[in-house]
Parts: sequence; C-alpha cells; structure tokens
Amino acid sequence: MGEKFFKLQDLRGMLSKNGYKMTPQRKEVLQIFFDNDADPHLSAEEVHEFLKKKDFDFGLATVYRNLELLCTLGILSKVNFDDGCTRYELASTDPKAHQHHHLICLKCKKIIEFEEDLLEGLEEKITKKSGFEIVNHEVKFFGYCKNCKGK
Amino acid sequence: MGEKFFKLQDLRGMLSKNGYKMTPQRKEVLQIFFDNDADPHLSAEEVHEFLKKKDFDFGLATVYRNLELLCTLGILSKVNFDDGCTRYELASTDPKAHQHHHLICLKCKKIIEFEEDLLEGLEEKITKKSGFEIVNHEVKFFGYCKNCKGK
DNA sequence: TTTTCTGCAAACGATTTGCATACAC
DNA sequence: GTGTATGCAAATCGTTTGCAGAAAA
Repeated sequence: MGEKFFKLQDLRGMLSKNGYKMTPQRKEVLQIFFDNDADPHLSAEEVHEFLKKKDFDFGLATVYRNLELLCTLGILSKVNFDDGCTRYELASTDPKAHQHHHLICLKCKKIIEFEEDLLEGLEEKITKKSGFEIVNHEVKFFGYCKNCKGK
Repeated sequence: MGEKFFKLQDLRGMLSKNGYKMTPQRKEVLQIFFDNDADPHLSAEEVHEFLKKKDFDFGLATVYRNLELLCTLGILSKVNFDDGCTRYELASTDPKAHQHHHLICLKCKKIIEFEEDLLEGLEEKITKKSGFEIVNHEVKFFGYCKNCKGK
C-alpha cells in the first residue's frame, strides 16, 4: 500500500475548495475506508452495509453520489475486478506510487495487493514506440493464491 | 495481435467434444469476430447489430448465451474497458501470447492494441515473493493517444 | 437565504432467466 | 426421439435520476 497522505480532517477543505459542502454523509462514507484496512476494495453496497452497522442510515443513492464525488476529488479511486460491481479504494496520493497492483485468485476470489514498480521504465518505452502519453496504468494478475494452489 | 490459430471450421469439433451442438447462431456469432479485424472488442449489443446487418435476426439473449459459451471454450475472452458493458475478443490461442495489452485514450476513448511481453520474467518474481501462481494477466495503460496529446 | 444535499421511489441499461417451441444429432 | 438451443418476455441487479424537503454556508 502506498502511503495515504490524505487525512479525514482535510476533507472539509478539499470539498469547499471545489464548491462542495461538508456533510455527515460525506465524512462517514470516507471514514469507512479509513476503518477498513482489512478489506480495502469496497462496493457501494458494502459501504452502505458498513454504515448501517454503525447506525448511519443513509440512502444508497447518497452513498453512490458521494463515492463518485470522492473519486472526482481524487480521494478514492475505482477498481474493477469483474465481479459485477464497481469497487472503490483509497487513492494513494503519492504521485510516485504507481506501483499498486492486484493478484486475483481464480479459486477463492481473494484479492491480494502487490507492491512493486513493475513497469519501471516501460512507460517511456511505450511512449517512444507508439506516441501514446501514459497517465496511469492498471495491472491485474490472475491465478491461484498460496492456499488454493494445490487445488 | 497474437496469431489466431483457431479456425471457424474447428468450431463444430470443439463444440461436440464438449457436449454442445453446432448451430447457425453459434457459427455466425463467431464469424462476426473473424469479420471485424477493425474493431476487435465487441459488446453483445454490437455483435447483435452486426448480425442484423447480415440479416441474421437472432435473439439478443442467444447472442449473450453464445458469447458466454465461446468464452467457456476458450475461443473468445472477455475484456473490460469500464465503458459500462462487457466486451469480447478473439482469444489468442498461442499459449506464449501473454503479450497483448491495451492503451486506452482518456480523451477520444480509442483503444489501441499494444504488443510486447512487458512482464517478461516478472511473473516468476511475483510467484517467488508471494507464493501466488500466475495463470494470466491483464495490463491497461490510460493516457492520451498521438492525436489527442496536444489537448 | 440561497444553494447544494439528501432520501425516496421510479427509471435505467446491461445481462440473465423461465418457459414453450424448434432444431441438431 | 431425445435433449439441447432458441426466442421472447419478464425478471434481476447495479447504478442513476427527478423531485420535494432538509441542511450547509
């Protein structure tokens, strides 16, 4: 995991700077991500569930809207594991921190985070070859985790 | 594009070997992918449209079912460009042909295929480090294509 | 007070499913 | 003939939207 430089108390400023208002809904949605180190890739429904567990009964539509907003602000980012829903994770705000990838177990469906700047130097190579200016990348590895390997 | 070793006339055998029947619907759905070198990443709706243009009026549900089946058989594979639908492409049946990646232009949304075994040697490194056995990977680069680069 | 947010319910679009019929083998 | 595949329409599921009332600035 890249360092998370964004702190909850930065939220109000970040919002107002962009013409948005601070609300309990926004604070608590973001809080869920700080709470949940164990499962860092949450769907809107999951966030909604976690909020319910903490007795915050916000509308699901509001959760969706605020997840979207937090993405716009660069605080969250979307990830897609082809499991039928959009997932969100805390965006690493370290600009160097490209090196955050996912190992996806085809058996138990576990998602493992993997650190390494895999593509060191590679982006320049691609840019040179194809004229494509790279802003970001996403790498997923599919296979079998330690526990599932022996079938 | 890795070589496509799979040929249309292999379809019947591939189907019956797995207990499925050959039907015009299956043949024509696959044919669309052979027809369309220009746009190799088709959604179910698009396949359905292309079939209509050739006067094949198959039900959309059938198209979905057969795309799924062709994936099961390893003839097609799914790709996800986060544009709201599942897309399908001819699976490269060359087992060495891992090296097929996508450059996605954030401006014009064009998808550019890019060849290169980017991750040469890297998979072993990951396996050693994490015990994760890698079967396949998917790499996407987001940025701006040659035409869109200057804004 | 003005504008943005929220909650609700309805709308949506992609995909899936149930079922009766048609077709492949 | 037997079992699978198809077409259609209805169902499903994640997500979005319209709108009236509530809350932030």
